[in-house]
Amino acid sequence: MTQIIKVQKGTKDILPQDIAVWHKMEEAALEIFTRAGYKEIRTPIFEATELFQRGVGDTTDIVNKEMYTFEKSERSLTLRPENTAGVVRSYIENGMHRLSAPVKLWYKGPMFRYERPQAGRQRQFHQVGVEMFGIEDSSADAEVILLALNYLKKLGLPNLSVELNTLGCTNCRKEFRALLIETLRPHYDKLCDDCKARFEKNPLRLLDCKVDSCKEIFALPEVQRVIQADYTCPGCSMHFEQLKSYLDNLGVNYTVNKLLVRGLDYYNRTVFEIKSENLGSQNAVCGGGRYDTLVSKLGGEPTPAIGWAMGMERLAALLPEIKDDKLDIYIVSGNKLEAIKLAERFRALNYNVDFDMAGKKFAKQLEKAAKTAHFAIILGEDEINGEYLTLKNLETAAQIQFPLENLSDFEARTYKFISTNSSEWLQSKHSMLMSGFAI
RNA sequence: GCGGGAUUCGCCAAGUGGUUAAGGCCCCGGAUUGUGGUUCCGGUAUACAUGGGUUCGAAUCCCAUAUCCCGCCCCA
Repeated sequence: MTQIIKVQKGTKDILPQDIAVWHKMEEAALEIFTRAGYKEIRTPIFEATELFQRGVGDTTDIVNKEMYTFEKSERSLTLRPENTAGVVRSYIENGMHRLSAPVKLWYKGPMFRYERPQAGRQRQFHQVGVEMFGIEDSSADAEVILLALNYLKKLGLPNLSVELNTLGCTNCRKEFRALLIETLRPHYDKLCDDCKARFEKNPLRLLDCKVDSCKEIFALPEVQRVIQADYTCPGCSMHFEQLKSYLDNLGVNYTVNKLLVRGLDYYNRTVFEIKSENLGSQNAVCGGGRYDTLVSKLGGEPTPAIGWAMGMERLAALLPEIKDDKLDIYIVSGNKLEAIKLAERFRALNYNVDFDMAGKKFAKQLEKAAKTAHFAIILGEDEINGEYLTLKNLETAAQIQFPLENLSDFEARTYKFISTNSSEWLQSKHSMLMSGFAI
């Protein structure tokens, strides 16, 4: 037998029985973001490799070891590992800086990172996210965080914790950076390879290195003194204080986590995460922050910006399973042509309708109807000859007949029957008799 | 990249060295050729992850590989 081809490591099929929760997340995104003035943008799944090297940062794990990169016609292309860089590219390329600020965009779609899969982490996963361009004031930070919480609330996940920190700006970090490099330089030889590589380019990232020998160095008193010092400049401190004030006044609960340093190079000032206790070790459901220098770094006009992304698989893991919706109507008939014609007529009236194509016997068709639909329409020889249909309520087993010629008032005239349950059946039967139908 | 656990039909699952590898669900059919969801009967499927090894004999013991799960790292 021919070898079957399996789904690739770290990727998953989203099967029909699981799709409802995805529709829910997507519909909630469209509704909540649209209501807040955000427009959806869809950018390509692959971009120039250089976009991510310059955008996400070439000292990050994402760029260094997690990208799916390939060559085509002497171009280096990469499957997007995240979508902020792509959205910023599109913002610049399409001259969106000329639109009146703020420009508010949202997106959803698959992302790709070559990592070891585990709970809450796949190689192809999905993110939904927002980006806001053009506002430096911390009201933008507050609105964006509030938007994330509103989205989670819409999904029925209101009890998640918000963690907040500020990274300062390039100016106020300059001094700290220089000081840190000088303090660590005597210990350079003892650092791990990752830290050595980041030493000049991005020394701040050394601080959350988990290698024991590095941690020992960072624990030295002279190093700790530098780390613990508050280095944020007055402008950045003010920005952070204002954000906290906005959040306090908006009734948003949060905790400040000084150790929250995100692994993407483009962040400055505000960074935040939203976490759940129910996700195991990959507990961040949402991560984001401000990236005021990214637009200019990618060749655009200097434009302040802020955004976040949520992992949709992680969201889905927190949401209850949703049962498949049943069909409205399953047509039971031995005559496929008449069944198709009738299905088409009911579909045009916005009913979800299916019928048997497998040529099953009457009893088997009805069995299938009972499993998959709320109502059966029986369209056998008697009905076709008599030009009527038999509508059967599959919960109550009650049946009525209805003329085939004109379905336009079907819903109005069968409303009582359709909405009834068995205890109301007598009443509905009475009203059916009054409106002239045979029972 | 580094640790730990797991893998028996589409799904769940018994079996821990000895004839043809239980059972349940799902699916299909019959009893009942125009009235279902209950019941009874029957059917389908190269199911012991893959490749080696030990043994008279392996789903069962050993080794390797793959995949999944749980951590580390990192991130959503």
